[in-house]
Amino acid sequence: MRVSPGSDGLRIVDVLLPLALDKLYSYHWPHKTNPVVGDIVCVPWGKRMVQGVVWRIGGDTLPSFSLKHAGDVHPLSPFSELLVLFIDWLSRYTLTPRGVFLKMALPSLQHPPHRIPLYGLGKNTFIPPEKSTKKKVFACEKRLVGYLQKNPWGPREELQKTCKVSKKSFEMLLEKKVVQEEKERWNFEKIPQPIPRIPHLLLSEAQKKGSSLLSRNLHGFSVTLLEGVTGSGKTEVYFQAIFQILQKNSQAMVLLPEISLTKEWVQRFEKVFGFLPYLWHGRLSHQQRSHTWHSVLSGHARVVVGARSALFLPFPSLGLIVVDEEHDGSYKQEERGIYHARDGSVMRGKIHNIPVVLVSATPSLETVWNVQKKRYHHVVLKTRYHHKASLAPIFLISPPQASQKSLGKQWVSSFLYNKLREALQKKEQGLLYINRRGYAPLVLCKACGHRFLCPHCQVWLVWHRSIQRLRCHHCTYDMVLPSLCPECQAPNALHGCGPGVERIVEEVKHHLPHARIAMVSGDTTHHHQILSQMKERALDILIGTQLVTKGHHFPYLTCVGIVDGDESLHGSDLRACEKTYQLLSQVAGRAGRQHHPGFVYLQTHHPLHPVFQALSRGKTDDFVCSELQSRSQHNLPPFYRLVSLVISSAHPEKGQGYVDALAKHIPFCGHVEVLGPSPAPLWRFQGRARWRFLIKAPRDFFIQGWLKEWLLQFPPPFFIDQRVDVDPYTFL
DNA sequence: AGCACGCCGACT
DNA sequence: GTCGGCGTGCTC
Repeated sequence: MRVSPGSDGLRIVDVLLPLALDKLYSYHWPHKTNPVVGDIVCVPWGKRMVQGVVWRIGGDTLPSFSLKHAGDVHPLSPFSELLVLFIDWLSRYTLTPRGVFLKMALPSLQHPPHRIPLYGLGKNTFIPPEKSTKKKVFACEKRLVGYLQKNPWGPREELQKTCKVSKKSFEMLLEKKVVQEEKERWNFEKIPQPIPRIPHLLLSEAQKKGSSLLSRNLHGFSVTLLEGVTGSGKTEVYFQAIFQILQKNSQAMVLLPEISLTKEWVQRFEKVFGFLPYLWHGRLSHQQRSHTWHSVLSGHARVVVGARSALFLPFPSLGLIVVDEEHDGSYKQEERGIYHARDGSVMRGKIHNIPVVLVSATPSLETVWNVQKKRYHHVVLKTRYHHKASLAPIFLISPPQASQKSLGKQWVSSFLYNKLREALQKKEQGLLYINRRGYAPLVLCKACGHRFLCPHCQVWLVWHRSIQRLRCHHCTYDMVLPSLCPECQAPNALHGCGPGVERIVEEVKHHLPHARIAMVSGDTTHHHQILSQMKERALDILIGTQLVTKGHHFPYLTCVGIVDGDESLHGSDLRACEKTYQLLSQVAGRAGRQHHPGFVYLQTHHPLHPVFQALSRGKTDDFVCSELQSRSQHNLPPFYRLVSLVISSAHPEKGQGYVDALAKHIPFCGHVEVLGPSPAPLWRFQGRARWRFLIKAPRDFFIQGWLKEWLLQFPPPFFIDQRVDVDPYTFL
């Protein structure tokens, strides 16, 4: 497949570098073997050597300047041309330089060879060959192998020079020790097939039916939504699909939204397949990361389970992508390289011509809409795996009355306390959910009305009572709670408004003094221990934030209370209703997963709101219908495409000037509607002033082209940060 | 991302 | 008169 040299014998390659650049750089190809798209090469760049990837074979026209020579090539497999196509597509779609995504696909480059022990081996480690004895050569060999294991495709010519080994003996060493070993290690064909042990089953009738439906869509590209209530055993159903893909000698990739979920998932996987999947997420050590990455590239890794960044792994023979908890917001990466891993998965599947399975109990509206439009297949599991366990009914209850609140400062209603007591009497457990960290989300002075705001972000500071500090939840700002009001010096006038988890814990301790209570939130540690205590019934009541909602199975939990169902409905988020629905369904799904029926009590001021009506009646379809209708009326996603353009600057006046210039030159286009510029909802963030444009266009209009044309006229000066977010999920 | 070039403030 | 701060432009 290697391209033969041009008629003049000149070979030129265009290389993409893993830096925040979109540009390709051209080099002469001095090697005997011909270059291939995807070859990983070291190239001289400025004063340094950098690793990059051959992005295309150039050479049609010679540039006016003289080209440098490409350096060493990764001795083994180049990565697949399909990944090149995928990165090209994703960067066009997200308006992000290609190098940003290449960096995610080449994680071992976090320690580029010019930094790693190229010299760190010690300049005198290698003995000049003329003086060497056999023993010394052996030591030399050992060092070399050690180096190459750490850094398998480092710049070898330089290594050889630095080590003062003659070229011949260097090559001998390489050939003898390393290449052989590596070839064996990396040879895809020779790797023994793991033998999956699927206990057929253990599968319920519904699961069997689901997996046979799913298996029909496993040839070529397709997208299937696998939908099923919590506890219906969706995981085992897509395990069957993975099994089929493994039989075809292909690789499978499973995305999970959070690392905390992987442990349980891996255990389940091993139980079924009898071997461990490879892991991929941001918190791997450099070594683990490098190991998984190489195993993927060599084909050794048959199944990889990972967070969103696994999307960029260099699979040579990818056969299936599964996106579990498809609706989860954490699939959207919000920093340096903004992309949505679910949408990216669908496109990667399309490019590889392989099936994609989206899995969820509460699928996103985008996905549901695609099912309705017959673009995606749909497989539904309607019943829970343990047939005795039915979904817990949700009751809407009113929060404590205002008078009750001012007297006793109560946030959980007496009705809910009674239900909790009943559960505890039956030796069952309770869960209270409130998605707010800290003790109180706002502190104000009763004397003068002073509110504590973050000086960098201008948002309320949250009172963390256990440590007596005020903290900003958007940045790291943190201060001691003063005893006097800083504005009017009034003593004892500072007052915490509204509840957070800490406050609920305090209240529950007061009302149910004999209950064993624990709290889990973003500020607490050893969650794992607390959650297993809960599973083993060493606790009576668990109080927590979002952290407790995902993936955990508490067999004796029967009473779930949602302290403030309304909280996530507020705000400027167009998906607020959808998110509330998904979040609360997930919380509700914690109850009654085994033999004891569960009940969910939801405190709300708006019992007639469509979200709560749908939740309490179990009518997901009604909610989806009304929400889709309202999105369509307002020209919102999934019917329209949004782009958010946020400009920020540490110099408000200079920033304003830039924003005004942008606003004056919005190119006219009948399809595009531009809202703004207006101060962004978080108008001061980490000490920077922020403005936002919101751009709306029909989905079939290539908004990226239009945007590029506009923004290229205004390259941001250094004091301006420009952030383009195609399909935004957060509206800060 | 780095690295050097270049243009203004506090010093031997 | 220089040393050095970092703004800014380039890397095949």
